[in-house]
Amino acid sequence: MDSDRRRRPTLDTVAAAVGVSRATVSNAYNRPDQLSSSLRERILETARSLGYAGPDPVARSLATRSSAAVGFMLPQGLSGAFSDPALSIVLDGLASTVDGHDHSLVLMPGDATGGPRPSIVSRAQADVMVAYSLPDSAPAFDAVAARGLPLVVIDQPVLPGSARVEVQDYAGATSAASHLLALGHSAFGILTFSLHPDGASGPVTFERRSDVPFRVSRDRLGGYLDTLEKGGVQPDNVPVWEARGSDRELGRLGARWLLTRTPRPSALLCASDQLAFGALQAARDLSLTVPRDISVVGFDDVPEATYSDPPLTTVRQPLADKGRRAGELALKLLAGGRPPRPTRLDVSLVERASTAPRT
Amino acid sequence: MDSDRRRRPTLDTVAAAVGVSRATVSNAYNRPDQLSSSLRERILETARSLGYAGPDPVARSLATRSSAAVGFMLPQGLSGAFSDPALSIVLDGLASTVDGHDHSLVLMPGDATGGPRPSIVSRAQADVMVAYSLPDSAPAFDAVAARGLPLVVIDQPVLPGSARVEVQDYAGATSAASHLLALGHSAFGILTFSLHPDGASGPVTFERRSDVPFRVSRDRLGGYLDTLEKGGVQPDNVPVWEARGSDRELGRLGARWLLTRTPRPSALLCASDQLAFGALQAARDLSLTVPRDISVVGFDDVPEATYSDPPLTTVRQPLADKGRRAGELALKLLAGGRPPRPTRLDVSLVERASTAPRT
DNA sequence: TTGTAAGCGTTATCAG
DNA sequence: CTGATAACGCTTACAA
Repeated sequence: MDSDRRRRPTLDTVAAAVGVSRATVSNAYNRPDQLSSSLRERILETARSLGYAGPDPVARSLATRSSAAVGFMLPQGLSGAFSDPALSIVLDGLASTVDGHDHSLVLMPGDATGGPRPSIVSRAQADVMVAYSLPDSAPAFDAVAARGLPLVVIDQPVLPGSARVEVQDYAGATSAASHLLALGHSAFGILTFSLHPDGASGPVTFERRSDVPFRVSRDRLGGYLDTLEKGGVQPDNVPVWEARGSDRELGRLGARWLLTRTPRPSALLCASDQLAFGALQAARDLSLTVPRDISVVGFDDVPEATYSDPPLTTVRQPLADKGRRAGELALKLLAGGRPPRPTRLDVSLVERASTAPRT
Repeated sequence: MDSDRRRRPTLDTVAAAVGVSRATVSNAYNRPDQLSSSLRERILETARSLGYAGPDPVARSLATRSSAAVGFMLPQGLSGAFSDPALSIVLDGLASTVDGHDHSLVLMPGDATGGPRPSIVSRAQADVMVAYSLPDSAPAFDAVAARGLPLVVIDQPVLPGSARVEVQDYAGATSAASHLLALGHSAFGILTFSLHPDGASGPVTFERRSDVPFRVSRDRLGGYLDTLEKGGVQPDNVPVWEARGSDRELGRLGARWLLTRTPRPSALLCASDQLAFGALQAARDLSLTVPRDISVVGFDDVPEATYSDPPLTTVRQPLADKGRRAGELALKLLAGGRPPRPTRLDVSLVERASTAPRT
């Protein structure tokens, strides 16, 4: 059962074998310039033959008070989260940034509370945390604060002392809605992802529209609704469907509902491209032609938006930059920097072929 | 710059404040039964007021020689990896399993070598590693071995001392190809993902078909080709396209090429559902109707296969189980267990509407 | 260029 | 139920 429990070699083992002190062996790994290269070679060689794989990461972390890892907190489980390519792109930007600095990434999936459990956060070996689109009052935030860890927040509002990177969601939503209004549309439907972290899907009741803890959902939905209202469309008359995630199939489901209302919307505003792709699908299912019969606009501008059928009119946000920027901020906080003023990334409407004047 | 550098409280700080020994405070957190609940309450209360967030994870790890984390090694960067929902599902199964045991997940993205850099692996704070579909001789494996960490391998062949979970890829591919043969097809095209970790995309030359280091690609491609040959189809006459990832758009690209060969294939064998969805798209682009003009079969059976247009005939593999099983194995190795005999998960052909008899 | 010694914050063993 | 004391494996002044 512990046949391989024969003690693994340590710095001391190697030091003893070579006949030098432990500090010297440590230097061989961490400060090559502190010893003759011949000695260093000899040390490394001996280490290899002893089966010593280099300084133990945990012990090193304890001594340096740094674990060289950034924690990434998600609002939900992995499979839900990754059904949206937007997250993958952000995470990739983040990963490549921290990876380039020899830091690793600790993933903390969320549960029904809309974020990782506090116990997970308290025990995570990371020296900076990145929160991705967590709901406003996720318990995970308290755990981070209790540990005094630096925090960078993506897509969430002010949290004292944290660094932030955010996107002009409200403005983006506004431009999308204005675009449709300018095309002459007056019957709308809105497809949004989670408003509350309870995993509900369905038509959105009026109460559910208030106190939305997900800032992104709040801003996009608010931007759509406010703009429509300014354009003379009664928000109460706009059907809204909430999907439990940003997922194509969920979008298809919701869009089917929206497109079977009476009167039928001539334009659909979607909170993400994935949802919009689902809407495209739903339209096909109902033998409606986009954009002739109905216009669809998305949000994000993921790569597929260029290739979809038809190519999607959408609000572009710089996803990879978002991740990279979050990575840089994390690294900066790690280096002892103060949180700089929030990075606000721009969005812009990209007009493709899924929208057309109302006929 | 270090205004918050005022030393964080430690076990000793709390112990002193309460007037007990450090061990007692430790017990308050780790062995509630070892002290009176009133004392425990008092300790926890004081800790809270002192801003002590509980035992430091790193120090705890050093003392217990366990970091309560499992490392997950990927063959490529995150964005590439996550464009395939199959990975998300596997990872979710893994995450929920280890999460349930209060372990966290350390992600190690790969680079051009087809796996994470050895330096990353050497320093990762994890006490068991899971390799996901790495190429046969990834340098990452050496790093794992050097550290003497237990290893569980998903979708890769024998590595001495490691636990394995794998899927009957060859058999699955065989059944897919047989199905098409039985339908009377004789002109085929094959769409595969990476054969070699060099990120190349394009028609597959003959040399490239040998010494394929990715077992999954090797088995699926081999299963297709061998079966076709047994069915009387000359493998040399079967065009094969290699996509650099399992991604819908890359599949569309490859399928476009395959579908414009002369003679045009009447059936496409795809190494994954994502690739197959791309093929469906490509067929539409070329005004071909599936399955009337061409039959398409995928591999994986991701949820979307049920809903695609048309629903996809594909080889089902139990993705979530794969992840869960890997998680259980990791936990078992962690507990000191010996690697059990490999878990082999079954596959089965699911016939939907993307295949039809040759007309 | 190399060695000494003092931490880093815990857990664990074993008396009391 | 509580408390010394010894690990855990390493980094890092500082001294030689």
